[in-house]
Amino acid sequence: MPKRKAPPRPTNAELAILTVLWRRGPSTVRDVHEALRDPVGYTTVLKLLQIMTEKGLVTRDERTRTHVYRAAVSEATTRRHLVSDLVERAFGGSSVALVLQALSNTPASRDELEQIRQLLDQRKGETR
Amino acid sequence: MPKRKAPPRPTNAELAILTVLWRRGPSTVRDVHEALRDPVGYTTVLKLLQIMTEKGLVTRDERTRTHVYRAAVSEATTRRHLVSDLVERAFGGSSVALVLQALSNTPASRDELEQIRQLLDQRKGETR
DNA sequence: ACTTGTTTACGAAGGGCTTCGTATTGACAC
DNA sequence: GTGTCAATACGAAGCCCTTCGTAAACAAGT
Repeated sequence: MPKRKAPPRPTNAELAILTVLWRRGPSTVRDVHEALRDPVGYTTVLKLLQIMTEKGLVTRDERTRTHVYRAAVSEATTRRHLVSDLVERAFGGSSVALVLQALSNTPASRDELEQIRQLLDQRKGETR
Repeated sequence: MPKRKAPPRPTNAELAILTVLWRRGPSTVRDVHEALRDPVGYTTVLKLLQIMTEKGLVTRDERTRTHVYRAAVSEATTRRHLVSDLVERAFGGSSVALVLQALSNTPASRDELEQIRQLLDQRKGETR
């Protein structure tokens, strides 16, 4: 049984496409093309989806003439990987350093702050 | 008076070099070359530093025969930009979403959690 | 069968990043 | 000056990402 290797991190353009697939669900090239924020040629989207299929980032249903693409990686795990990478590359491996940075960056609403606080409470007991 | 454009985001290899400069302070090519974690050719480091000089990421003191390089961008602002970019690309612009992701990812020590809590308290009053 | 419009397939260009080999320059000792 | 050693400068290769043009395949009508 062939064990598949984990798909690589999506590049920028690929991430934009994945985002569309995560929002819309299974989509055709045309769907994706029209949903993309910054306009790009139709065949560009097609090419990217072909490459992403090879990479294992999406799967393709070829039963119909017009192929239908699905995201093969979840938004959550992708985000997790991207965060991990950034933490490694720029924050010396410290997630907390990144958290502090992100919190300093941005205004947050009261609700959001409360959301974070809850997560914090939830992890209160952990030691390391 | 010529107004300089903001230097671009450092690439991966550039970030590794900047990290060395941030840790060591002003350094020669040789210094950087020896301090780098994953080994890479001497001239590779030299070339990168030359490019980074053009980009405005570092400055170069040529008064001595052996040039001395200094980081021209701070670690803090670089981190800020990198976080902003990731937030835009992968978190729909929501820093808080990234914070939650990062917190879920990683085990954090009690001290660290406390650190975050303090920052949270500090921003308690803010509305948006 | 032919035409028209849509879709996929393919190839290639352009640009950026990373790498390094080779050439040049400079300093210092002999 | 000549030789030697270390440093810088230059150029180019290899790879990946992004983009798109063009060709080929297909479907549906006329």
